[in-house]
Amino acid sequence: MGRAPCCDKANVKRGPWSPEEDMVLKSYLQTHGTGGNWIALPQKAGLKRCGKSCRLRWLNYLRPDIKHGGFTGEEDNVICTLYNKIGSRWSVIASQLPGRTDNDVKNYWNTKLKKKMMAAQASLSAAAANTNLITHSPSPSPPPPPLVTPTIKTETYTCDGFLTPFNKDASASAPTDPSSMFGHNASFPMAGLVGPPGLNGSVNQYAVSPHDDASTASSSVTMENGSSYVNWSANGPGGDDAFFAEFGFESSCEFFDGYYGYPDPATLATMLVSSSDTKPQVTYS
DNA sequence: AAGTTCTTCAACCGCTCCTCG
DNA sequence: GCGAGGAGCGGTTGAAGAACT
Repeated sequence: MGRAPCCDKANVKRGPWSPEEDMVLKSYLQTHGTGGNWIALPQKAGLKRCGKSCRLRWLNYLRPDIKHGGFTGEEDNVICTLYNKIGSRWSVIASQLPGRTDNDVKNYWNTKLKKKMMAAQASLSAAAANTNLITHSPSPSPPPPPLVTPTIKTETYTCDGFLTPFNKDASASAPTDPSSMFGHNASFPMAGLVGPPGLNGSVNQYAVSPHDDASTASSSVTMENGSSYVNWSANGPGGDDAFFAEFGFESSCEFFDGYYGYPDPATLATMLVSSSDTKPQVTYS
């Protein structure tokens, strides 16, 4: 014997909600609240709907604080980071994104972000086969032509927003706000990233826009060995994922997922280099 | 212009979790 | 401690519109 259905399916309306139904539900909830019982709500409100359907409609669409429209790059990062950490616990992920629902996040992941990550994974496989400087995993197939051509240049730049190498503090707690990873960095040696022997390095990701929009973020990986100093960087939309893919990560999210142990911003601030410096830099042309 | 395929996302389904008697 | 029932969650579906041929 199966479980009793939550409502009489023969006498409830299904499918898309009409504007009139929306108005009735919204008006009822704003006046009376849920009363702690969604199952009984539709009857009280005069709706021929299942209580679960009413709940879903309210939570996913009618709630006043719902944010409709495209996801920002920063939200992408939060979703990727948390997905890598906890998997498809959409309600938990959505709770970190004000105004977003679990359904929204789930749909967005399934239709867009998942593909984006798969594309990044594909590109990393190709890229990993083509770099003899840094490799993540050996490729069984012959290396295809390089996707990017590194050129070495010497450039003077200030260290404003650029962090010096430091040692990861494994005892530090994870930031409560995942978006706060912007402006932070982490250092080698790091799991999953195999660098040239004898090199120490740092990784830095920061947003250049006033709104920490990851779509316009810059990322860089810096390695140094005495006087030798090499820097990889990526800028602009899509730059981050392709950039981290070069190092064997599916995305910047995957990278930072493993580095929630880095120090708090105040500690990082003390590590900022205040003076300008001149160092050889590798960029992608 | 018409037909087909792809993409998006609201909504449903069925399960587990939680609370209460 | 147990069972019933509601709440909440994640997977899946399908309609509608967009993009492509």
